[in-house]
Amino acid sequence: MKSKRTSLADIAESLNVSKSTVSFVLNGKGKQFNISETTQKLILDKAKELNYVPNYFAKGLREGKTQTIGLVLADISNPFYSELSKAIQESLYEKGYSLFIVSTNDDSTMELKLIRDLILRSVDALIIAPCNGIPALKPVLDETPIPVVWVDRIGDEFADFVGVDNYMESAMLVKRFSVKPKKVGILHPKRSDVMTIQLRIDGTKSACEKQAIPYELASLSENQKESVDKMKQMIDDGVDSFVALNNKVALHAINALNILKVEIPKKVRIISFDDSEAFSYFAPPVTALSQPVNGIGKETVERLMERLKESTENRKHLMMECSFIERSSH
Amino acid sequence: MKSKRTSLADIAESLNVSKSTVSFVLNGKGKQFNISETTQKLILDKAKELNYVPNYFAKGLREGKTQTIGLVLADISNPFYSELSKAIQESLYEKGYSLFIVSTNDDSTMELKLIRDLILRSVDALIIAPCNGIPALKPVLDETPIPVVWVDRIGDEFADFVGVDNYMESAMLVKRFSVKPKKVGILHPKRSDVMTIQLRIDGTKSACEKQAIPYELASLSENQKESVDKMKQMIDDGVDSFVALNNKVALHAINALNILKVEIPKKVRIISFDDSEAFSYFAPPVTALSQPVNGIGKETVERLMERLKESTENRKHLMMECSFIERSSH
DNA sequence: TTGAAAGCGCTAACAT
DNA sequence: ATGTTAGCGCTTTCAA
Repeated sequence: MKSKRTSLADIAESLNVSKSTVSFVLNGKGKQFNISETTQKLILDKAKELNYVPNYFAKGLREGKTQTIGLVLADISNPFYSELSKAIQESLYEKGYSLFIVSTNDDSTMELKLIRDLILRSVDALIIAPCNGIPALKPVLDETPIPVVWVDRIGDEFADFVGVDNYMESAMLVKRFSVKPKKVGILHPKRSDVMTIQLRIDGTKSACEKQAIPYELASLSENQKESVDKMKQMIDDGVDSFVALNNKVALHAINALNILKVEIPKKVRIISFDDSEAFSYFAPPVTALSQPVNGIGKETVERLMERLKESTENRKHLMMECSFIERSSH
Repeated sequence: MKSKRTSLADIAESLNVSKSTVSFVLNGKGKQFNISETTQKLILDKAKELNYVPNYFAKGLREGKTQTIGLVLADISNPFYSELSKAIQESLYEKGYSLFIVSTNDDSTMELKLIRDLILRSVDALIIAPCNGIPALKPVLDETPIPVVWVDRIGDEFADFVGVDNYMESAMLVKRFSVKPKKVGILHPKRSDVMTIQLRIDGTKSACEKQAIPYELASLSENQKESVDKMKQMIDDGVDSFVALNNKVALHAINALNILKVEIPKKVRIISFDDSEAFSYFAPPVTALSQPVNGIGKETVERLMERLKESTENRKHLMMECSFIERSSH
């Protein structure tokens, strides 16, 4: 751990040249400014010797750009989001950008705070997977020149979005069962006010209605006893096909089914919206709909680059296709 | 989206006061400098009206501090690390710091690059969960005035570290089985060169030796057929107690056990180092050793704050205790 | 009670 | 081929 940082001026001084000469050389513009090979080498060597690292703030202040993007997510410990941030970070890194990741815990107040903070830190752009209270974000976002791309959940009809068509994808699920459902059980998490979940509920419902299949809704949580009771009730009601609207809910459902000793897929079938690493290890392995996280990440970054170019290209809503992972539970 | 940012000067100009007056007021030093209530109110209102956000770079340039910390991890999509970053981010946020998270994919070259990049961005400090090639980091880290705290994996004997005693914790595992093992199967991931895994292997081995229990090692991977074969082999060899050295390996092992229709815990017992959300949903639920992620995160931040104070307090290696989650597989 | 001005480290237009 | 200098937006010392 060294005690002080070397500045451009230090190099200039120790070599008796001017700061600009040093700046030119260190920015690879030596040729362009016809700086002699000798001087260049001298400067480069000195810089290495003194372990010169440019001051990011001076540069930022001067250039007005930070090469930094802010990513606002509901929960970084959710595998979907952590995969997504990984994908985004990698794409961004290739383009020379760094990434601030912040986790809001699906709390709109926190979200607003964190977005303010990111703006304060002069990120060049924002990627947001919003909680529900989007209207609250509008005024803040409207007052900053920072472009925004929405991901996973649509925040603003008129801005770029990359994600999945939750409505349609869940509607399709109803047709995927190996046996035509007599009655569908729609399993959702406690917090069904999150936009994506709402869309999935609506999508599943409408598909059932279109196919004249009766359905029933239930919310499942960590409370095992409650989940078992609810599942039993539904099966008694004649439900033979379950659509779990996210992977956590699927986990709870399968656990309940195991406890109830209901055979899958013989007696009852289940499909999960969102895959999970563990699903292939279950007995039987769980069939799931998998979102193209990496694709979403890549496309998000593409959209962002477009905005950063201040291109006038129209904003787009990009709906990526999910893939159906056929295992044995459907 | 507004087109231009308001600066201090804009406010000063529109109010016909000087920049310093505005600066004083906006930094809450109005009283201290005896600025009249009227002027203060005028300035505050104008700032709000023009939606003033201070320029982070100018401030940083001036003050030399960024209030930003860099976190370097092997893999953000690994639940352990994503939980950890969440905990760290939260503690840090309370103290007014923001966090850059970067994922190295356990690749030392990438790691070095990303650390360089973080230094370039003038983070105030670094938190690193290093890959193995620590010697490579030394020179870079030695040449910067930025303090480092190591987390999860020890990078430097003489610097702060927060994590878990992998050696001792895995040694204890051997005594945890409900039946004294006749022979222990030590299950590790393909890449056993990662420091934590190596320590866990050594710890388990030594415990077996001390208790005069024979043991056998095997590496498990995604390759299901191979895993099944290896597990079968070990059971034929008399192994009745498995220690899985991380949660992925445990997943593979249990899958193999299911396929082999070996009853757990009747015929064979298994414990996983590292817990997983899914473990409680298995039949039977999987017993695991759980690392105190939140505690590790909090303590890491505490260490960091100490360093940032430039306190001369001695560097510490903080070993946090794991908790044994008794479910039914041991 | 307020204003002027220096200076943080860097870039680039302009001089020489 | 290289040096001088203004200015990015802010804080803070000193002067008025």
